[in-house]
Amino acid sequence: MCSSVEDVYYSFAAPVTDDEDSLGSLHLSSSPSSLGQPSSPAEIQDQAIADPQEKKRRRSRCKNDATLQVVKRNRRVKANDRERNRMHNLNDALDELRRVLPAFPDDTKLTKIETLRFAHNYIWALSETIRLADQCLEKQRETSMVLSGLKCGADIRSPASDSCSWMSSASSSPSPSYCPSNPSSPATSEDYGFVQADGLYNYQSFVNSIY
DNA sequence: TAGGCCATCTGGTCCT
DNA sequence: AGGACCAGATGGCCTA
Repeated sequence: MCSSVEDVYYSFAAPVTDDEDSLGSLHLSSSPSSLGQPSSPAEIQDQAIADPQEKKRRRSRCKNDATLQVVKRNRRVKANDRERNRMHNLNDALDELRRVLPAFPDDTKLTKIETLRFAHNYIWALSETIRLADQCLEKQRETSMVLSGLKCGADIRSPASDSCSWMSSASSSPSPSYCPSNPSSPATSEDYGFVQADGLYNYQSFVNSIY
């Protein structure tokens, strides 16, 4: 057990990787003397103490510090691994999102921020399309009622309108913080400048293809 | 070569 | 205590 601790300590003390190097500098910055590690010639000389008990105490303290650092290092490595996986999952989700979005003609891969902005605008465009379709249906119904001589058209709600009312309300303000004033644009700030034009173009061509 | 994008590491904070 | 999440730092790669 003691030998394994020593092995770990020596392997840790040896300059191996950038990570361990940075960790070493990190620990140096956190007052190594307070950790009991000999960092100065005076402290190293302190180790040449005649008292065997004191010698023993110091040695075990060093081992404890070494194991502590190894434990910290292992925790860091595990945390790095988790963080890497987390970012990979995030990137996978972004790829999924890219796949369901309309592709650009030049087939260039959208960056992360472009993907998110375009998705936002695309959802808005689809919602707007549904809203316009609802309006169109409503008008057709009213027209047919007028033509047939009925007068209760105003009281009749279309099932489609009801079933999609959340969409209509959502589309009239799909994201209040983004689209408070201008219904022709899902975004108000220059944050959405890039996709705004493209989103609008896609929306209009989309609507044109329907009507 | 500057600037943009990205991956990774890292320490801090919050939550379970 | 350990994991998730976050933001800052850093370095590599690519493009105009």
